[in-house]
Amino acid sequence: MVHERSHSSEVSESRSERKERTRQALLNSTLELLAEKNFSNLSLREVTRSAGIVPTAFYRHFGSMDELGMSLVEDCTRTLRQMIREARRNPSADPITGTVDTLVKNVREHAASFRFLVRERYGGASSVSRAIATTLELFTHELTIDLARQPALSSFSTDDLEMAAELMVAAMLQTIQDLLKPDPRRGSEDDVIYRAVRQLRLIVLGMMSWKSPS
Amino acid sequence: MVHERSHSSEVSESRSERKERTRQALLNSTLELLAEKNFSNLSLREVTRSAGIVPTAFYRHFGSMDELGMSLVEDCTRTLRQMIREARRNPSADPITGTVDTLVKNVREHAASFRFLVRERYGGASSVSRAIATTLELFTHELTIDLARQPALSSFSTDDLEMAAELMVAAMLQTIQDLLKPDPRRGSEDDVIYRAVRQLRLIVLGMMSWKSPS
DNA sequence: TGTACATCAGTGAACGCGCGTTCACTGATGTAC
DNA sequence: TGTACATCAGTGAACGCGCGTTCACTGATGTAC
Repeated sequence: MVHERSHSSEVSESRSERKERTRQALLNSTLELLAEKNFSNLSLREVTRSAGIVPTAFYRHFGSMDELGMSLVEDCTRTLRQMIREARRNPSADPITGTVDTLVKNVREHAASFRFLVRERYGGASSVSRAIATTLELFTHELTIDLARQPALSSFSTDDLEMAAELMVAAMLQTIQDLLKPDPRRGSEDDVIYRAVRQLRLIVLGMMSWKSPS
Repeated sequence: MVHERSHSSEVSESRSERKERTRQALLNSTLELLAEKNFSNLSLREVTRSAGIVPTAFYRHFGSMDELGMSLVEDCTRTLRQMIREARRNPSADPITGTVDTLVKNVREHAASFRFLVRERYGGASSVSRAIATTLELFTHELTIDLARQPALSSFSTDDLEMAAELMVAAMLQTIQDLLKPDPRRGSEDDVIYRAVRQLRLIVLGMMSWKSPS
């Protein structure tokens, strides 16, 4: 970090603005580095190198790599929660294609965040994976509530609705994985989207018959 | 490793038997250590320490930790393939509860192996996660074939059958996760099993209505 | 307004540590005669 | 059968390296008067 006075026409940042910018650089660098490797394999020195500061300056922003990890989880789960809210806010004519569209759009826009969530969901530190699990439970819970509102599903017990919501979330998580890793064996992006839509439709069809074939 | 002549009534092992025993000790130690952390965070020295040999002796068995990792993947995916064969071999009256029972039994018996597969499926090295993905594709493929044999599903395209098989595999993977990590929020083992059965039933119900409500 | 002092993000040298890997070795096991 | 030699799993010292963390520091920014 060069300490220079405002040059040309720029207005100089305040100290706290500079600090915040460095903090964001650390978080962004970490997220980029996570495309290549695990969070737990990432060293403090790699992160600071990539962010353009000296290793010791790291401690001006985070007490440890774990602390940075928790901030990252917070940011990424916020992204996920925003997506959930976005999906709920726009009830389209066809809720299934609407939901999948929102999913695809958000995964495209925040690929690194979703990659982080998916990667660290299991492999990572327990605090990180617990935080991710909690947000996914929130997702399932919201979805359960949405399902409960459907008049056609009034015969469902809460437990059964939750079970179905979990299945939907599992399908969407698989879709996120497929969107993130362009694997020729898993087909093109269009294939992935089409598969996701059919899987959700299949689940909905199953729910229509659930306990109802009197 | 103490080099001692056969003592008491034991018959001394041959050199190759000793070597194989050490190799297995390395693999087993690694699998145990993986309950605590990632494979990529595991050091060669930790593994040899836990197996009771000196670090340099490691190279008598594997060229690198990566090579040991691939052996581990081979062993664990073999376990998974055996489970698949076991499930296919015993077609019970109710295929769903039969499959879930086989799954639960195998996860109980080979918990460390399944934990490894689940943990390294994404977080890990690309060679490891690719090998796991391939075995899971095999699983899906076998299941697709089983579904294709059902007369009731004759109207399904191969693509649709595969889509449904993937959904079933996703549900079973989620079940494996839940069985491995006893999370009070996810309910008791019985709850997990009951949920898995209902999810598979829901999918089957969906398939019954698929394209058929003429 | 200018001056004197406090704050604090970032610096750079230094540290001890566990790591992967090399190397020459040891001594029990295996083999040829 | 016994003897002489080869094999090779495991040893232990040593190496250079990147790591996290400490410390005293610098100098621009912020604040009080």
